Amino acid sequence: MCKACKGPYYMTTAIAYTSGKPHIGNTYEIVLADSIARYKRAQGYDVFFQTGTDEHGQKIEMKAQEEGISPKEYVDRVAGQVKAVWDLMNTSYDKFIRTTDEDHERQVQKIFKRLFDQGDIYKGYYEGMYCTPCESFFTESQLTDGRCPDCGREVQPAKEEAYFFKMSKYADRLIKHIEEHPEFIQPVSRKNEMMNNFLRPGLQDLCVSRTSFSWGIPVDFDPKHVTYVWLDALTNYITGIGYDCGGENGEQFKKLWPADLHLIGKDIIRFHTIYWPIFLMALDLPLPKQVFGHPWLLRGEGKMSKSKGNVLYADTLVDFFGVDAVRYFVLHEMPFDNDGVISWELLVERLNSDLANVLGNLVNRTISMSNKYFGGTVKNTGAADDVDQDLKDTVLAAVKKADEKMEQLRVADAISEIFNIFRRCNKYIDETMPWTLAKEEASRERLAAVLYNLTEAITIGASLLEPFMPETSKKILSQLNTDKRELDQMDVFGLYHDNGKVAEKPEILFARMDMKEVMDKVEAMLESEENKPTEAAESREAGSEGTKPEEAEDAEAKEEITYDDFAKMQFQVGEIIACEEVKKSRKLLCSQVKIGSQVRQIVSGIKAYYKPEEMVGKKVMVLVNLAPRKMAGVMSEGMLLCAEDKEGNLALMTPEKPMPSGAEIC
RNA sequence: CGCGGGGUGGAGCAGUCUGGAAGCUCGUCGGGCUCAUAACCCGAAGGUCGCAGGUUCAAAUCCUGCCCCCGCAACCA
Repeated sequence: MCKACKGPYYMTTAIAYTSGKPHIGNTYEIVLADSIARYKRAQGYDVFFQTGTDEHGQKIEMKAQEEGISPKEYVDRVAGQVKAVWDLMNTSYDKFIRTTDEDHERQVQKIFKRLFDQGDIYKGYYEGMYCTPCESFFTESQLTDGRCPDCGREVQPAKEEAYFFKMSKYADRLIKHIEEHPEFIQPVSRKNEMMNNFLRPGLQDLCVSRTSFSWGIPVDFDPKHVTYVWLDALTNYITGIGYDCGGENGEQFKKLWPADLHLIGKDIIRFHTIYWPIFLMALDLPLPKQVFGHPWLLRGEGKMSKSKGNVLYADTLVDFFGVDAVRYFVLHEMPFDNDGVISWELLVERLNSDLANVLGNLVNRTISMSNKYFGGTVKNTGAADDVDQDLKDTVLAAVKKADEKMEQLRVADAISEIFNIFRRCNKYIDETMPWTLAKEEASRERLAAVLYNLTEAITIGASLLEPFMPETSKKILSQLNTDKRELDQMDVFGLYHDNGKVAEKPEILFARMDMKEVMDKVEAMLESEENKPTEAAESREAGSEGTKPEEAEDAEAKEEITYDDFAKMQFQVGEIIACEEVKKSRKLLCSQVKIGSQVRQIVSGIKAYYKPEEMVGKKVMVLVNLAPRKMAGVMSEGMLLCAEDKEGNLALMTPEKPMPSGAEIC
């Protein structure tokens, strides 16, 4: 197909934050983007599809530190995982940018300098309530009961030197742009949200540098600052294609900018439709044509009790169902502007009913009949009947409808239109009853025509499927021994070559799966995962019995306190009378603790070290007068005290002689 | 008043912007067919469209109030 016919089409996904392996929700975005990219290519656009990773920030610095490796080592590993998942999903991105790429970093520094020089960025102070242990700033509204939302400790008003971007300067221009370009923000419902909540009330200046951590792109003229998040991340869309702040833009940039589509999650619409356009205005660059904030893929409430709280990963799902089935599921199950649901049950259901029954079985039975009745040869005898017309109409209409849906980025709907072809084909088989035609020599011509029509319809359907399920599309076409039909040839029914020969034996495209078997497998998998930390705890217990020499450890010294400080804390002996896992959490156990005459519910992060049943009956040391706090949705009224070593191993504190529940510890 | 999403036959959703006969897929029940992966085709049952008011000739759809779920955030107390 002529590459330049329709001109360039530049599209991007958000870059994935490298704080951990991407889950199925993140994976959805790249698959969605891929299906759009492939469709645009099929339409004849010269597509450039960019994705990548966002690799700076405090969180990554901390994670790396926890693991005792450098931030760069950490992000190298995670970026590799991200790329591996993207590749596993068979996505056809053209460029994978990393914000740690040298040329990106250099451009960000230049951009920062230029915006500072022209007065859009100024130095000021970031003011707020500061929690020293957490090293974090919070606004008044973020505090819980006037305390740090993270650790519950007191916060102090503080200020930190920081650079700010003057957002308000460009607000009017942006408002005008958004109003004049209704297609800019998709879905449209998001537009009002942006206008009413942020633009109209007046934009606050955006903090674009931090001094509280160092894993970031340094501000070259003030090196104790690093560039903060958005100026670093958003600019990937231009640096990735050869933007040069000094005016020496690459050919690719000249060809591709402005982008045709930024595909992002709905949570970051604000940054892409307000801050990003304003940065671009400041750089005197045109704005992207469209920003689409897709909804989220959420876990269903699913009855799989044990799995609740566990995240689904693409590679796990692919192991069970295969790449195209997972692609089909996420694309089909995700509506245009509402969140979609994913669960094992739904996956099995879709696989069985849509992929195995409707599509797979159709291909199978059609090829079987061609072999059975005509030795695999598909002849266009032209013996027409009235019922043929409806089949042809349905097929050709589906092509158009799918195209309209794709134009609106309604990918799920486009897929449904394509599947209508296959559904219609199944019906057509029942209407024409080839097995009856086969009994009479006189209806042989007609029988051939029926199979030809089916083969042709499936060829078109399979070709349309390529952007969404590339492997399946290829498999079907190869079994029909034909090439992919191009979009611009799909206004005609009947191009399948006369006397074409289909595969001798149809290959099963999607095998049906037994729901119960799948669920059993899932349970087994989850259990083995859950047992890992417990096993580790057991081996630790075993190992602690004298085999290893104990090493002494020093703890970091805290400031000296008075007796009064100490006396504020009330410790008592508590007896654990019941204990269970907190379902939604990875680390938490919820215990009922008898302290004297009362019973308290206390949540502790010790799931990896104690099983609920072994907790019961233990006498433990409890900090009783700690303010209650909700964790993972469960209220906790106190704290069980543990000793903790350098590796984070925990041991509950218990009285060394029998003591009654409620006994005070002092 | 943290932000956001949602409540439509048993399940998952569309329809709500631009009021005008309640639709799709799955499941259930009944029937058909046998080319095919126990699949495919036809038919049926099943809904006070969360609740209560209001506007209207007409409300799932617009307005007001309320109830309930969920996501984000938070998970070493």
